[in-house]
Order: sequence, then C-alpha cells, then structure tokens
Amino acid sequence: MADSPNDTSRPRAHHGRRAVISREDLISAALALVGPHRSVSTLSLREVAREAGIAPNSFYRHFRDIDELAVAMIEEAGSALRKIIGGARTRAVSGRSVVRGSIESFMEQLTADQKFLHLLMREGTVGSEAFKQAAEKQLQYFEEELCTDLVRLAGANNTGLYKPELAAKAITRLVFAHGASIMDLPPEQLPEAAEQMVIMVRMIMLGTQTMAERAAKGELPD
Amino acid sequence: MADSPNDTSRPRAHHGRRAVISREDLISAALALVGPHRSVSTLSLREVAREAGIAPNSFYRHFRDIDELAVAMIEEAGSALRKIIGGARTRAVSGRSVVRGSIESFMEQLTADQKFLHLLMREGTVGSEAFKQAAEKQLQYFEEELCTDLVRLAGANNTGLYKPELAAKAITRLVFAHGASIMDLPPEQLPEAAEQMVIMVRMIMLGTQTMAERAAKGELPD
DNA sequence: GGCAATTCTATACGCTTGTATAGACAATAA
DNA sequence: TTATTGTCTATACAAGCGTATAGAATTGCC
Repeated sequence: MADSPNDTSRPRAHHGRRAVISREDLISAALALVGPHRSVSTLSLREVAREAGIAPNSFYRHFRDIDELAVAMIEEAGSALRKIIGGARTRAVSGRSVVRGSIESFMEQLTADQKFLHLLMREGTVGSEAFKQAAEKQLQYFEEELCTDLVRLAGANNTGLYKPELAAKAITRLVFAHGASIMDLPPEQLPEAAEQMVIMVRMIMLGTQTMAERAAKGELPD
Repeated sequence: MADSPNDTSRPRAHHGRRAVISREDLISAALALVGPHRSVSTLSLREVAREAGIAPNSFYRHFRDIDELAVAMIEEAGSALRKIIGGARTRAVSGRSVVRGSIESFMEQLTADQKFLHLLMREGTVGSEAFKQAAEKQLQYFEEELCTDLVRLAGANNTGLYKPELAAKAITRLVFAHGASIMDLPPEQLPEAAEQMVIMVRMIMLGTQTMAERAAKGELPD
C-alpha cells in the first residue's frame, strides 16, 4: 500500500482533536455497502460517510476521493485473499489434490460473508484507471505466487512445465472469470460449478505438462 | 432478442407523427459514448438522449429505461461478435492454425473502432441483474458455438476431447478475461499479449486432448 | 490557563439525475 | 376537412452528488 500525502493509517503524534474515525472504519463502511448487487464503482462519497456516521466532508481527512478509498479496498482484499488461498495451496492437505483443495478454498470465499472475492472479481474491468490498475496488480500478485507454487510442485512431482508463468496466468484469469460468473448462482449449484472449475484447471495443468514433454522431445509446438 | 411490451423495433403502422429517431439511433449514440474508459453502466438517460439529439423524455418512447437499452446493446454486440469471430474459426485460412487465426481475429476486434468487444468483456460483472444476465447469455452462446467447432475439429484431426463443453468454457472465459486485462495496453504490447493468449489456449486444447487419451486408457483423472 | 493544531459539523453552491406533466407538431383515418 | 393518435419538446420538481467555506469542539504543548 503506497503512502499518499494524506495517509493517516499510522497513528501520528496528534497535536489536536483525536480522530473519531479511522481509514479502516471507512473501508469497513464501504465494504458493508458493496455486495453481490452493488459494485464499488457506484459508491458515493456521501453514502460511505453516512454509513460510517460522519459528515460528508470529514471523508476528505482520510482519502482524497472515492477512488483512493476503492484502491485501498482492493489492496486490502487482494492481500487478504492471497493469504487465504495461497495458504490453502501450500498447506497441502493429505490425501487431497492441491488443485481441488485450492479451488475449494476459493469457493469458500465465494460464499463467505467477507466480500473480498466479490470485490476483486468484478471490479477489475470498470471504474477509473487507478482503480483498474489496482485490481490488475492484485491479480498479477496472484499469478506470481501461483507460478512459484506450480514450479515447486512440478519439481516435487518430476513433471515438466511449459512456460509456468503463462500457466499461472491462465489459471488465475480463468478462476476469477468463472468465479465472477457463478457468484450469483443459487448455492445448490455451486458444487457443480466448483467441479467444473477443477476440471478446467486440470486441463491447463495437463496441457502445460504435455507441452513441456513435447518440447523436451523436440516436438516444439507452433 | 426477446420481444418486450414496448418493442418498437419493427415498423408499426404509425397512426401519428413519424419517429424522427429509432431504437438503433439510440443504441448508436450510446455506443459512441462508451469506450475504454467509460462503461455502459455509467451511462445516464439524459446523456444518451443528449448525444442522440432528443429531449430526455423522448427516450421513453423507445426503451423503458437505461437498463433495457444496455441489454439491447449487449445483445447486438454479442451477435455481431459471434459472427466475426465464429466466422474466423470456420473460415479456416490455409496454412495457419485455427487457434492462432481465431485469436488474431479477436485481437483485431480489440483495436477496432466498433466497441463490441469492449462492451462484452467488461460489462459482465457489474450493473443490474438483467444486465449481467444478458452478458452472461452472450458468453454462453460463444461457448456453445466454440464447443461444436471444437468437436468438429477434433473429429477431423482424430484427436479426442475430454468434456468439450468445459474446454470451450475455459477457452471462452480465459480469452475474454485476458482480453479485458490487455485492452488498455499500448498497441505495441498487443502482439506479445496475443502470443501469450495463443499459448494459453493451446494449453487448454492439449490438456483436454490428453485427458481424453488417458480416459480412454482407463487412467481416469481424479 | 491559554495557544495552536487538528478534526469534526453545518450550511450552502451549483450541477446532474430520473421522471411527471402539459402542450405542440405531424401524419393518418374518417 | 376534421378528429385522432403517436411522437416530440419545454418546463419543472425533488433528490442526490461533490465540494467550498466557516466555525465549533477537542486535544496536546507551553
């Protein structure tokens, strides 16, 4: 999270009235307003301030504008999610495939009451430039972490990987895109959607492995 | 395109003043307003009316509200795109891979002045329910057409296909998601992005083929 | 206690929004 | 011609928006 001129996140030696509300409180208020049918880009400054219980103008003490809040939300959601889902990858549950375990962890977040996933999944394509870039950056972090895990896993299993960074990108984008399209489904249809997701991810995994084998044998694709 | 109670698309026996503006004119005006930095869900009724050169209230003669316009736009964009990209798939250019040809056709639309692709890529995750469903439906059409083409191709090449409908879904979602993330890139970086897209799609193709082979040999995945 | 710094509230401005209402205009039907 | 019918414009209203400004409240430092 980059420092900004009016970053009040760390407690400063306050030589004046103590703040009754914090950056985090505003983020929480905004998070409470978004949901399956409400996107961050439609939040208004006044609305967030109302939810947080402050006067509209007090908002400016914490963020320059709504976009800055949105970026902070995306960054928070991204790092929280990477911790959860990346953790599910490394914390290999015995007797279960890594792919399935990770996707189950993903699906749990889909129905969780925190709205981190919703935020990241749907906010990447609309809104201001800063907004989209923030979401894109979080997805790239996902890709990078997934990539190192893929390489590590391939090393352990003695399977090759053709351009693992592309495999990681394909998996990340696919999972988030599919997630966005199923997030409004009735809950009873989610298990089937998860199953489909597992198979699709396996296609990519198997594809990159097979490409590596063929490349090793000189049968270069293309 | 489903008929709606106030569908004025087909010329009716007008027993009054002839319409100076049509549904299509309004759609064009709206299309002119959206762009890389402007999403359909942020269009206002007044704005579209202004662009079309009519009074705000005249809008209601053609659409119930902005959402109905948006749905019409999505449907038009979807069918136009399916024609273009699906056509590139069937019109197999000699000496080029079908994957590469299709993706090149996709990338052409990315830089084209029509904004069909932008619309479909980014509008699927935000906006009203009707809105999202319309975009989702268009993506499903894409999947279905791609699926039949995949099956046809596999038959011609004597390669198997494990769950072709899932392969088609994976490819569609991946291409659109990746497309959305690269659509704001500077033009000189697009060729590389296209190359990555080709490889990622090939991973899926090769993955589903390999899964089919293994399934045939009884090495069922999972 | 007094001063300065800081955060808050209150009020107000100009703007845009969706839409209600009423009337002007044009074209067909009689 | 005249009546009717559908389409457009003009005007207006209430609501919501971002934000500018000014002042009250609360705290730490001297």
